[in-house]
Order: sequence, then structure tokens, then C-alpha cells
Amino acid sequence: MKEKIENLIKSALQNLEIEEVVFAVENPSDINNGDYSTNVAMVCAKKIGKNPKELALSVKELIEKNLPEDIEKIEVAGTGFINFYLSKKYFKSILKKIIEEKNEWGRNTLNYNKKILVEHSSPNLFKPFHIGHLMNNTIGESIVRLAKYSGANVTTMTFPSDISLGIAKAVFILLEKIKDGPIDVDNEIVEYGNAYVEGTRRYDEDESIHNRVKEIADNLYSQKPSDEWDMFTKCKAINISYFERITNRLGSKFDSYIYESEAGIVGSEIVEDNTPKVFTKSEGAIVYIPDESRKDINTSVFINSQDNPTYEAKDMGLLSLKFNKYQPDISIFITDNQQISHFEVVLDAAKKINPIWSEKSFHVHHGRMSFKGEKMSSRLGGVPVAEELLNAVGEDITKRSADLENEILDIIAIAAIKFTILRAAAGKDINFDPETSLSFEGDSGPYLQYTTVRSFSLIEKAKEVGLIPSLEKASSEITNLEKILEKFPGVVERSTLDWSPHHVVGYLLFLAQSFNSWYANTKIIDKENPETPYNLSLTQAVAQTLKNGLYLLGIKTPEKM
RNA sequence: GCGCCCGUAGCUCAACGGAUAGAGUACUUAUCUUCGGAAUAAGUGAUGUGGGUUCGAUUCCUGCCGGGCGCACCA
Repeated sequence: MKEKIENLIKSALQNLEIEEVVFAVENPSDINNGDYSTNVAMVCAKKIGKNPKELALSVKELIEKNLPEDIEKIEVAGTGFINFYLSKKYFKSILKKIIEEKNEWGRNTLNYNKKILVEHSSPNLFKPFHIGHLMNNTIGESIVRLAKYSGANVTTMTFPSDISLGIAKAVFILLEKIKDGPIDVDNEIVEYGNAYVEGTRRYDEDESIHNRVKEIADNLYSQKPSDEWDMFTKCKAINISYFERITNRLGSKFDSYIYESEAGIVGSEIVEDNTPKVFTKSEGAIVYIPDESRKDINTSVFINSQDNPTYEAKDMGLLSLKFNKYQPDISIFITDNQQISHFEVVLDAAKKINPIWSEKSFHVHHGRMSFKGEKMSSRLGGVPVAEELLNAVGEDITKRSADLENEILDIIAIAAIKFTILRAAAGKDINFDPETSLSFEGDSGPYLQYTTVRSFSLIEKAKEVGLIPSLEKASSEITNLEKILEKFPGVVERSTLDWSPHHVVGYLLFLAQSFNSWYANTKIIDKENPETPYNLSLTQAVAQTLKNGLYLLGIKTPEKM
């Protein structure tokens, strides 16, 4: 439809002998200003020395001479906007499309047949899956779904951090601990988390253990058979299954794992092969010094003076592994925005090794969550762990409605949390206060779910009394709901173009509010009303659209709630 | 100090250079013997500050004020 309108305008401009200009056709934010709107007259007016309103009127007249039946009317408004109002017939065809396409409704072809690799949720072994991971997972999963909806062939990947000095510290503690007896199997994850925290503390306080910890680190990096290597591999397996359990609960699956330990090996080789071409030896380490023109990034160490790869080299190795394995057309990776400059350095260096690595990579960065005002860091302990938060939210939901099944309870709790994360543009920090951030009323995940569930159940209820949705007898009036439904694919496209799920959130809220408002003023199941079948179709289209939108956010629609 | 990002109702967030800056929450009211009240309707309330570019600036540029993050062997 947008293209259609653009073409109408272009041919009108030709008739007026105005040379081509860049103009916009968009959905006005206020639906009273038409279904589509263009600023073409304002853009051209000055160029040709004419009043924008007059110009708009002549464009309008020209288009009206041969008006397609999809368009009902055209108006000139404001300082020279040309607003297009679509016809009932067109909206009716949209409803038909929604009902026929079901879960496919809203898809686009922006990335048709492209290979997209999305890396997200990367866990740190030995550290619990905390709220920062939850945030990363929520945004990542939504981007995965947007990518799928845009016709891409999507591969999901995660990059567990399985090797570091910090992990060596944890292994040091665990080896000490098993001397006193075996680790409590029921509490393994907690024990490992504590070991990590304890290791960090001991290392800072007690210099005498530094040599031993470094030795452990060396053995882990070189995969040398030893007690520490055995301990490490055992912990790794348990941590990964823990990770799979929690991400599965959240609705994510990963096609592939690339471990930091693998990436470190590959990264080290790449760095060594490209020294001194790209990298420079300095003070026993190998560093990357950016060109003079890149004053915004800093010199960084890739291989430290102990000969171990740093995070930078590991990410270089990761690029190589990713592109060799998958040849993605777009490689998206999601991290918090503390890492922006880190990746700028890595990608700048990567550009000199294989330009494709940098050209096809796209960094989505999100803010951090502060919890009751306190910064979160699992290394220091006392961090809100994702599962604890989910369970706490679940309890609040139980207080509200006691008889929900556990599965539905979890679906609602996840929706409440994911909504809070996705409603804001990624990149901003979220000030997470469980008291206010996690409401179930008003703008909230459960509100959207509730509206969806209720609208689906209306259709069922109508069936029981013999009323079936049908588009045959439509009122001549065009409802706001029809206008809003028509916008859904455009909103999805916009979210896909800048990988920003929050546009979908805003849209769904608007749709749900409009539906609820209509619902409050319309008796939908009404045997006396000849428009009832049409209203039921409308309800069905709303329910489907809400459901599809929630899917894109990684939020499930429960059967009932 | 250098670099990047951010300042919008009391609070949490929107606004792809466009039309009267939208929501929720809180507060004040109203609807409701209901097709599922996790609802609906109404009211109060905001672009940190000074310039500039533009037909038009919350949005772009710039000065100031305030905040966050990053800056050599952590991840």
C-alpha cells in the first residue's frame, strides 16, 4: 500500500512537471490524520516557489482523477500534509488476510533467504544466570524471532565464557573444598557460584595463592590433564545443562555453542599470524594500536604477557569461527553497552584481517538493569538470580489468582519481566524496581496476555451459541481497530530494520487498549445484531495480531488465565 | 583528561526531522446486577539550559549544567 501511494504521488509530480524529490509516506501517529500521509508538498514547495498548501491541493486533485478503490478519500491538512484514507473494502481484505494467514500474519521479506546468525545470552560458567543475562536473553530472543519473521534463515548461537583467571580462582576453591568432602549435588550450581565469589575474594586478599591460581589457569588454557582439568570439565557440563534449563524455560533454544576456550585458541593463532602486520609487540604482550584516524578507540591488549589470549583475542577467534562455520550474511551479537568500545576495537582490527568480519557484524547493545538502585554484579555476590526473580513474581501472581496451573503461572511471570525489558528502547539502562516495574495492570505483559486470551475466548463463547465469524455483512463504518490492524506489518518491519523490539510493544499496547475500549462499548456476542459475525471476525483478527506480536517478543499466549 | 551514550509529567517509558509531545503508574472522580474487572471513561501533570540549521526541532549541529559507561595485560 505504501508503495502504491508513493507511485501515485510520483506520477502526479510528473504531471506537474516537478522533478523528483525525496519525500516520505508514513503512518501518521494520530489515526485521525489518515492511514497514510505524505510531506511531499512541504518538501517541494520551497524549491518551486509555491505555497505548500496550494501544491498539496493540486497533487490531491490529480490523484483523485484516477482514484483506486482501495483509497476512499484524500485530504489536505495542517501546513500541507496530504492524507490518504483507505476504503472499507480494503480494510475488509486485511481482516480476511489476517484470519487466513494466522501465525504468518505480519511477516515480511526484508531478509528473505539471508543467513542471519544471532549470538546472545552468553553465560559465564560458575556464575548464576542473573538479571543481566535475563535482559540479554529477552532482547536476543526477540531479535531472533524478528529475523525469522523477515524471511531469514536464522541460526542461534551462544558463547559461554568457560575460561578465565576468574574461573581458575573458582576451581582453586573447589579443589580445596573437596578435600573436606564431596560437593552437595542438589546444590551444585549454588556451590559453584559461591566458589567463584569466594575465589575472587581470596585472590584479592591472599597473595600467596596467586602462583597456584595462575598455574591452574595455565593448565586450563592448555587443557593439560590434571585434577583441575577434571574438576573444570565436570563443572562445565553441569553449568551448561543449568544454562539450557533456564533458557529453555524462557523460550530460547541454541543451535550452536562456541566456547571461549575454543575461540581463545583460534584467536591466539590469528593474532600471532598477523603480528607485526596488524598487531604490535609491546612490553611482553601483543597489542592492537588503532590508526591515527580512530581517536575514539584505544590501544588494547590481545595476548597478555603470560601468553594467554585476552577477551579481545577470544572475540577475534570467535569472529573467525562464526564466519567459517556459518557464512552469515548478517551476524548479530548482543551484549550490554559497557562493551561497546571493546567491540569497536576488535572489529577495527578484524577489518584488517578479513573485512567481511567487520562489515557483516552488527552489535546490538542494551543497557544494564539496576535493581532497587543497586548496580548488579554477580562477581560480588548478592545478585538477583533470574530464577529467584521468576519465582518471586510467580508468588505475586498466585496472590492474585490462586488456582492457576504452574505452567500458566510461569508464562505470565515471564511475560511480566520480558515486557519490562522490551518496552524501552534497547540501549537504555532500566531502573528495575519490583514494586513498580512489575505491575500486572495497565501497560504490562499480563495486560496484553489477558486481552489476547479474552478475545480468543469470545470467539469460542460465540460458537457455543451458534455465532460464527464472517466478513460478509460489514458495517459501512470503518472502526479504529481496522485501521490499527492494518499497521501491524509496517511496525514489524520497522522493528526489524533497526532491531528494536520496543516498537512492537508500543503497537500491541495501542491495539489492546483500543480493543478493550471497543469491547467495553460494544456488545459483541449479540444475536439481534446483524453485524455480530463481522464483529467476531474483527475480534479474531485482533486476537491473532496480539498473539503474533507477543510471539515476536518471546511471550507466550496462555490458553486461559 | 580523552572518547562514547543519556537528560521528556512525582515515578517508569514512547514519539522512524512533521500535525494538539503520547502511554502506564500515582493522585482525584466516574462506569460496573458484565460477552472474563488483570477492564473502561474523565481530570491534574513534562521536552535540563543558551544559541544555530530548517517551511517545521524532543529529534540534527554547538556552548553550558547534570548523570552513566569505557580508556594496556579482567570478562
